[in-house]
Amino acid sequence: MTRILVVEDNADLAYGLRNNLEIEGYQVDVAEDGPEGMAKARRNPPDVMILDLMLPGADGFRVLKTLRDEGAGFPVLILTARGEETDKVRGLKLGADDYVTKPFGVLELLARVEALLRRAHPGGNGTKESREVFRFGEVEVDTATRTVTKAGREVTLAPKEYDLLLALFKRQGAVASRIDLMTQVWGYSAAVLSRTVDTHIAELRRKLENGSPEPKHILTVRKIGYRLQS
Amino acid sequence: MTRILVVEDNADLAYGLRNNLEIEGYQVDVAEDGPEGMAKARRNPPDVMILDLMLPGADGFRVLKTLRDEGAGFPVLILTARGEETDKVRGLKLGADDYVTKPFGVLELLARVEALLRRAHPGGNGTKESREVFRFGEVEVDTATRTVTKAGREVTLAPKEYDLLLALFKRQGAVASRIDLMTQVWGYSAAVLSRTVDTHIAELRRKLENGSPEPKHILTVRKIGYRLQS
DNA sequence: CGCCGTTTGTCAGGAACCTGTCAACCGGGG
DNA sequence: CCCCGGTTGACAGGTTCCTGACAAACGGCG
Repeated sequence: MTRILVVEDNADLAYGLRNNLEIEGYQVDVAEDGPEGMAKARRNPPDVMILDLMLPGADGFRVLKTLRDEGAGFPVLILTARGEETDKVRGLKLGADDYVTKPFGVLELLARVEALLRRAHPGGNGTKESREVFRFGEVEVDTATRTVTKAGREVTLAPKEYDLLLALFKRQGAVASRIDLMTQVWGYSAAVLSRTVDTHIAELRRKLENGSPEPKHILTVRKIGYRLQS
Repeated sequence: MTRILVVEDNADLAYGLRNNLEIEGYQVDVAEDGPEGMAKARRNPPDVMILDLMLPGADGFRVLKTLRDEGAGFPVLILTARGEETDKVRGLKLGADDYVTKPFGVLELLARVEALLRRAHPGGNGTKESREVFRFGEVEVDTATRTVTKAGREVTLAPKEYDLLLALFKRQGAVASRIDLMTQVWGYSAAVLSRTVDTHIAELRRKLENGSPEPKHILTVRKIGYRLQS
């Protein structure tokens, strides 16, 4: 089984990540600071390491550099704060393989992790199985290119909109509560009493259902949430 | 076996929860206040924790925060009073995974618990086995989509109507008293002197039995309540 | 068989609730 | 500086819920 080491001091975030990664079938280990992260990585090298650059004690840079100097070869995905351009650069120079800026959607992170794994283990059937196309009505979604078309014509979705659509699809038609959608698309500890989910749903309907007052595919389930009807 | 820890100071409610959860096949442990809840959660981490936010002594918030800070990863479902909007937000921000507002129907709670377990233990066949369909006469109920069809044609039920139908179904044909239905669907244990249950039954009959004066499936048991005949 | 108290069915109105929609705001990036 | 995506709260419209009053049905009993 694929193992992922998350080095993240924020307990909430770490919890959310573990949750979502485990749902995807990964075995997850969490370290709360730099030293612990290094120790765990040495004792039992993971397939992928997710590393927050802002850590108490030894910071993420040092962890990364030290491990690479020791010859650790697993791919490392770093988490940076928004706008810390230099962090990304420095991280990549020190041997990180990719980066995600906070705050980020879980689906985005998962996509990156999968990409890293595919790169690292090209032996299997890497790129092939990840090219998945699904459709409903006259809408077609290509997960490889993150492209959506309606009746053959391309529709541009904002990142959150795309992620939300994907989250709905993953339910295979079953209802998804707002909280489920929140944790899947937005990640951790999201307050669900705002109209955030609904607003994005409305946008999806506008773009994919002609804004019809009676959507045929993106359906409301009163008191619960939404579901996608193929 | 799946273990659930209920932290609830109201003895009646705690007893009711234990009862219902045990019927569903869970192993239940109850703590009557915050400290006891924390102790039990530490000694023996449950698969799901149900936590009342209004507790004597250390309140639920502190319990939740402390456990999360210690790295506890099990899903937590919080119980909040109606209208305490801020409680929900705070709870979710502290790492709760879902919330239910009091008063709540047992069925609703059970559904939430199952959802949490499904998220946490994706090992099995997550979404698949939850797709359950039952039928009686020409009516078909799909619990995954919360969809009801009669003779192939979709019938839209209001949330309470759907819940009530589900409660009847779970009795497997045995009678359910009005009080039973009340506590299962509405969460009130109060004596039933209003026509609430009857009204909803009438609506179900109208939608699913053509409003016939002689229902064939949703039957009245005089002096007791109702039962569902497949 | 008819009476009577009790139980259930039905109905309608208003309260409470939920979702769709919008406009304002915020922060980042060009 | 403006634009864009994302988020939020306010608001409106519609739905759903609940309740109490009344009618109908039932069952026991004289």
